[in-house]
Amino acid sequence: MTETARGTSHRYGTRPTMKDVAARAGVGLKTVSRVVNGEPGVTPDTERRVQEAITALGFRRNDSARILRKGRTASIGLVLEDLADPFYGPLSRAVEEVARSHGALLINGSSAEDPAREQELVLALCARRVDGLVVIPAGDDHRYLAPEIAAGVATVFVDRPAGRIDADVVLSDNFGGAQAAVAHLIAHGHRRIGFIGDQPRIHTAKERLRGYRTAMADAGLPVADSWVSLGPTAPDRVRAAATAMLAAPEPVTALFSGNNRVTVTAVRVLRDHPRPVALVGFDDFELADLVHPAITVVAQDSAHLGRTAAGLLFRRLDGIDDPPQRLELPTRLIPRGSGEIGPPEG
Amino acid sequence: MTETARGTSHRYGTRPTMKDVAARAGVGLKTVSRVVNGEPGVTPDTERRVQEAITALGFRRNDSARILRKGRTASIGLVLEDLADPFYGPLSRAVEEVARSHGALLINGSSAEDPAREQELVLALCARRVDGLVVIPAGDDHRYLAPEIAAGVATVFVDRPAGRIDADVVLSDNFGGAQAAVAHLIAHGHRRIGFIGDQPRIHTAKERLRGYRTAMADAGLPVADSWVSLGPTAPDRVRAAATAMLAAPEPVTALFSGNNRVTVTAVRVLRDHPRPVALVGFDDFELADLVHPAITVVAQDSAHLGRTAAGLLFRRLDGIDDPPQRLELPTRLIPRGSGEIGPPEG
DNA sequence: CCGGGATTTGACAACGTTGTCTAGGGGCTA
DNA sequence: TAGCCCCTAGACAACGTTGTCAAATCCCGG
Repeated sequence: MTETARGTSHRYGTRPTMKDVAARAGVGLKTVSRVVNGEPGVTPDTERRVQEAITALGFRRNDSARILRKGRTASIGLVLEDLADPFYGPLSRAVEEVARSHGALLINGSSAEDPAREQELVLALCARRVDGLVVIPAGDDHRYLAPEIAAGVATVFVDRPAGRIDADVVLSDNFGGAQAAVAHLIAHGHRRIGFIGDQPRIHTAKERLRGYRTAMADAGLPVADSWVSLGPTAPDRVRAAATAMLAAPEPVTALFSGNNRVTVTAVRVLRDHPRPVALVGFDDFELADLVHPAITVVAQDSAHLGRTAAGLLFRRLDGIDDPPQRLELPTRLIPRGSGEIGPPEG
Repeated sequence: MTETARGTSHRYGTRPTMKDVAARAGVGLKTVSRVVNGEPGVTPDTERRVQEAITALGFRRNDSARILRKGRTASIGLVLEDLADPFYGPLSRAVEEVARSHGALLINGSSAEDPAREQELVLALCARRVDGLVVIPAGDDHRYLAPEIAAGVATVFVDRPAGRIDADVVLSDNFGGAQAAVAHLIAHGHRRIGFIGDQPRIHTAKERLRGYRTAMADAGLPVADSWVSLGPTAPDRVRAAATAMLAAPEPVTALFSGNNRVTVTAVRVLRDHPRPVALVGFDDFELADLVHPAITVVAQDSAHLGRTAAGLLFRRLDGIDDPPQRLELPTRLIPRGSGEIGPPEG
């Protein structure tokens, strides 16, 4: 470490503390603290001297120490699958806005859909003593969180419920949305409808599958095994699944895609397909109205999910202590054309 | 605070400390510290006793205290415009991945393009003593950061340069990309080309405008005042600007849109326009290949920007101390059709 | 000019951890 | 068996802040 001054009279890499400010202003440590925090009981003159010392030294309060002393970090953690996913961006932003309005910062982590990584992140955040957690779970066993919750870390799960633990959760109506989507296709005359969804261990995928099956059953329609394909949302897998369904001897005449990533790939496959095939996708996405045909979707408002979850979290932090809640937000079917295509032979 | 035990033998909201663990295990405080941190010099037998006490009490190290003691927070801050913007999601994720590979967490904040809010966020992060900062500046004066940088907060600016301060910066080749985009339109026969961009105080908007003007000048083409419109990217504003350019007595026959938000609105306007109008957009976006016509874009790799910036940041944190760098990443023109439309009369 | 209450100020401990330093015990060598 | 060294273990201070409390100072009316 060099002794060279750099802008201030302090060693590079060493920040002045309240003690330094106090010495320079010729006052006590606590007085500096009072000035910094705008506490009452300081003469205008003293305050001015302290302020001068603060600017002269470039002092900035060390919040690490403050946090240690006060026991509150004024920060919350958000663990989600992938910040780069257009579904989670708005959710994340919404959580951030709520946090901001409560004076808290947001620490963010992507689990990459890996339960081990989720746990690692969550526990790292707990070690930082975040005041609360918003978690989009990747795993399905959250018992590891029980001691943390018991110790006072408010936790709200979003988009998918917690596993093997009783906690607040905010969900979309995945079942109802899927059911509506498939009913919509059935109403337009389809009888052979394929479903391409996410990995079956993911709650939303299961619920949407259930909605699909229920809608089919309600209409008295059978579901062939080959019409359902669950797995990773990687384009290759989805493309293969869609192609297979379309090439079968009794091909599906409509597709229900289980999330935005699947939908995008499905649109690409259908564009290159000779026959028109109807499509309804779960999740809205930008430009869904501009592709041809415009894509009919079941929209869920991810920002709303985030806002609701964060709101619930801060209610908890304010000490509201009712039993864990389960909130379910409605979805909305937005007909745009791709779902209104009838089956080939009428 | 209730005295009721909840899962452990501790008061709700009070976490056990190393002292508690030490007492329970019948060892000294420092021994617990050693076990927790995997330091050598502990008998297997002692270690086992400590581990037992840790599990029994549900102890988790308090990183706030650790941070205070060690002086490093193992976290970096990222301040950007809007986490919900599809351009920043991947950037953010890339920064996070690099941080993760260095064992650091990411604290995230959206400035909403408001300089005051940017400063507020940045200084809050400095108060938390983040080890480093990645900033997508909203303002154009960052002298307020000088004391922080001098005090050792590594800082890298991304997407736009810092104002009135000498610091590392990672940019896209906005000028070159814009120039290529407009040259592409000119090569397809256009002479009256409109430019709709972001607010002129934003660096990228200025650079793209400069690229536009240069390309026009290089081709010996005049630029009418009414062909250039800079301002907020709100759909209404963009729609009005585009409509005006298309309705003028000598209407533009092609549009160059200054970023992805502008492009999306432009596509909507052009879809409803009677004559075909060419379009090239700055920034690639999902489904750009699926709308009709497919949108020709100048792509910049936002994840690459993020990765590069974070990489540079951690080089700084590792003590590399060369003078501030300015890195410029190339952009790529992706012709897809919308830019290849010729002007109406040949 | 003095008593008394209000106001300003500072000394000190505490938050929970880690770095330093020293004590004690065990094993090895001469 | 004495002497040495190494290894384990713990006492203690320190990180920079805030809460508590007591001391010092001020202002006012009598």
